[in-house]
Amino acid sequence: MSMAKTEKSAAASAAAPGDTSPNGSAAPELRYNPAEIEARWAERWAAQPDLYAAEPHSSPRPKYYVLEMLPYPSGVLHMGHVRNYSIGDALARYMWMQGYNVLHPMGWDAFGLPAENAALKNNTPPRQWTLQNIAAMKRQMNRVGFSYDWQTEITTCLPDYYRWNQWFFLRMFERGLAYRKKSKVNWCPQCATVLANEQVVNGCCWRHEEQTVEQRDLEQWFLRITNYAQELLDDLAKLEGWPEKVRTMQRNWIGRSEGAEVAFELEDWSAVPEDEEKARKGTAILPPRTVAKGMGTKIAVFTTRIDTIYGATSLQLSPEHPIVRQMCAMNAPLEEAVAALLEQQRKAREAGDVGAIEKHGVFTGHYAFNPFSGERIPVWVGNYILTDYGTGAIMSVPAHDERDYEFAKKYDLEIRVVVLPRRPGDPEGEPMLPFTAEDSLLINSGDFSGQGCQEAQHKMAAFAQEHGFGKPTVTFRLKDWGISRQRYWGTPIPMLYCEKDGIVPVPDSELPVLLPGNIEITQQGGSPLARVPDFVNATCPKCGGPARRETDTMDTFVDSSWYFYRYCDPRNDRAPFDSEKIAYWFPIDQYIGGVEHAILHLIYSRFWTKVMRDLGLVRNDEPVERQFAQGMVIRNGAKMSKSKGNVVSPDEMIAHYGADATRMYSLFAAPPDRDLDWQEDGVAGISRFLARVYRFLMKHGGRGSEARAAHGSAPAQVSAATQALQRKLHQTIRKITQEYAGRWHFNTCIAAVMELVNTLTAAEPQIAAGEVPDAVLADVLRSLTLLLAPFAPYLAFELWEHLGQTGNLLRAPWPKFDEALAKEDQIEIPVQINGKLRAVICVDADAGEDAVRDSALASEKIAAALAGKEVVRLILVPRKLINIVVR
RNA sequence: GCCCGGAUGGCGAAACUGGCAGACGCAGCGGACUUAAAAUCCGCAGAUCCGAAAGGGUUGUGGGGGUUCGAAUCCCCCUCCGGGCACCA
Repeated sequence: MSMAKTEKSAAASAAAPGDTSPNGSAAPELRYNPAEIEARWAERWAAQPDLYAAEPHSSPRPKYYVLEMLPYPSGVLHMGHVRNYSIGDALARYMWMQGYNVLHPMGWDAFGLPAENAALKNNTPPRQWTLQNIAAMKRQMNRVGFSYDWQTEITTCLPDYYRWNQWFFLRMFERGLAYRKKSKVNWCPQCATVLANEQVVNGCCWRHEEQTVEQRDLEQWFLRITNYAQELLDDLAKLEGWPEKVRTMQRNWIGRSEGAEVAFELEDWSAVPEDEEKARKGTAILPPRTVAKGMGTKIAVFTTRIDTIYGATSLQLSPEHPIVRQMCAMNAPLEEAVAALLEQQRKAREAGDVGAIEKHGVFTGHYAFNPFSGERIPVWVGNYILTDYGTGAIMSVPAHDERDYEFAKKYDLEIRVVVLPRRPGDPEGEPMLPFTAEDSLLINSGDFSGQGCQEAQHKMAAFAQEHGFGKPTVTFRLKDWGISRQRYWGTPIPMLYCEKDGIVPVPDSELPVLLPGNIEITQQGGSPLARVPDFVNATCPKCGGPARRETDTMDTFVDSSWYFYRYCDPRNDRAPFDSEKIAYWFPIDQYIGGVEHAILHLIYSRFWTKVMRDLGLVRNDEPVERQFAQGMVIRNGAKMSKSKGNVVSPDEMIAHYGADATRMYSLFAAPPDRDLDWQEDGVAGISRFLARVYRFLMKHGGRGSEARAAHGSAPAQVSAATQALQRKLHQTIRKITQEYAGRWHFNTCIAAVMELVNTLTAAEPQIAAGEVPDAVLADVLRSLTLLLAPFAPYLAFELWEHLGQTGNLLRAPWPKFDEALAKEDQIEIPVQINGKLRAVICVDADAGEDAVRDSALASEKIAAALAGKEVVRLILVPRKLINIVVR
């Protein structure tokens, strides 16, 4: 039989993947047909529900919990999902092969607004719409071949999940961690609901980028995340396996500021305001401690620069400060002016640039006393003073704060320097105001003059505390988490309102509070549940009288704050989970998702874990050991979106090139933490590569498998081709194994596999000539299949079987590399003269320095280049290079 | 304004600790096979200059300076792009 001829005709007839043109002369065994292979394996995998199941927590294997962020079931898988899950899947498969007991679950973040919008649009009930989408996306995920254990699947919109949201809420309520208060809330008219601070982006709704968020006063439920602000901040230091970027973002979000609170006493209410012009300048120093003139009303300010308090020349209050309200009540012109300031604030917020608001203010006509100096200073209202940070009031120190300086210039307020406007050692000169640096000395500051700023900060705060008008304090930017949503498709908040007993929690025995099924979704504002009498009308568990149910539902971020615990015990109907199972699986070893969740989801999750720990449910302080933020998938330089028309559908890619090529390209095109520019030609390239591998194994795999029995009895004398092949194999295994342990640069792993295949195909003549022992060939092909398995599982399973392997590929041990076999025996050493490459010499890998030097100097090119030059110095870096410095 | 990233051929990228810049792939060019095309296989390939060629020179990692025998990599300054925060007192 003419082997060459067979090969030729087969190669000639190999069709492109997706090429549907009939080709009668095809040799089917040599043609890579991903559609056929993948369909066959998908069917086989589907028939094995335990294929990806984790072993119980009694397993002797070390555990590994790898998790990808659960998706919202929009109905279509997009490329970002494919990339995210391909990373997790490669890792899960690798860890299985490394012998770990792997938990690799998937679920659905299934509550949320789109279901209600879809209901309005298509007249489909949210539940039905959501469950249909889940089915569709699950089908797509299985088509890609992700290794999820569907037996642990969770769906947050089903009562067996959300009842535990309610249960947790009740536990928090019992501990005062859930409370109700009236507050100004962010309201999105399009969503017709409240948004958390975290969901407001540039003053607009996170879902409706064009929609300005309004402010409304509503009674809302809050979770006291601020109780954990300090711990959330402190524990960031422990999260060494998290991207620095994510930790920084959280640190900024928590926004801890150390400073002091100081109370300024208001001058007697009844004092007649002087005329405004005079008032502005009214900073005449009164005798110290003229508190007799005070009236007992105090205005607390928060400052990080108490050391500059002798330079305070006015107080600035937020337009919404309670005292301002009182002042306005007896002063109509002031009320009008304050209303104007409020309006400016509102407009700025709606324009999304609170930071750029033009500063305006108004003098209230009142004065307050500086508790340190006793000085009488005017009280103003400023539109740049935030209501909900600190105390909503500040002391204005124009000389040492940029904002205060700007304001004082505009309104001609006194600017008094109390910090030497230069550092020790700086040349004297005109002060550059405002001077905000803290590494200087106080002046004009009573007994504190001459002290360093930072020293004075501590001493002055302590002084204030001793004398009862202040104290050191810490302020956080983080605010409590408002979770009430005036929506239907969410977890009902398990609370009742009884006329007699007030706010009453639903007893545990009555959980879950079920979301009613038949409800008409309309565009009216307010909670849809309020329009369902059967839902609203309830009985008070305390008095048995009539009660009204809470009709708001929970923010969906509640659902995703603890879902990963439920995967460990998904069907438990007595508790959210068995704590022993959690103790085994937690913390999550590796969490993978988009950086867009760096703040919201990841901070809520950390908070929830700490609450659960304090409830005695879990022992871990943090949910996630290592976090990975993958880059976005973009195309033509922009994020994929319908409006830009640059969306690539995974379905189309898979139909054309196969799932293996699609997911492998998503790992090859860029390192996983960087943005990935999708180029379809690249997918075609991967597909070609897989076809090469397939063809090679179809041709030579059989021979290798027959020789398995002879494995280990390789001849003592190996050919150069054999040695080169083995060397490349072991270098590749080493490289890839190191990447998994380190940076996860799967792009270079795949490149390494390509190089291995290039080496293999280059050696094809020698292999065909029998110069490579079958045992070696079998080892190479077997290892190649294993290396490929995490990236292209369908093809790997197919090849595994073709190689005659009978064990489960998923649990086949990851190949081990042998340093001795990976070692090069000859290495190339670049030789530079004055840092410029002049020659490359080839030496024995273990040649001594003298031998290498001699060899370099003996090189013709080097000898020629050195002629007539004086060698000043010779640098030899073993195994790296030689640099000869000449004159 | 502040805090993170990033910038390397025509393109995606590689070079992990300062040591041959451009691995691997895409697109391209040349060749083999073919009646032809596709597919496949082999080869070339940063730019520029000299040379018929073999080969060689110069230059080159956003820009400018510096440290070093040697810099994509370290230091200083600047530009541009992406992201986060933003009157947080």
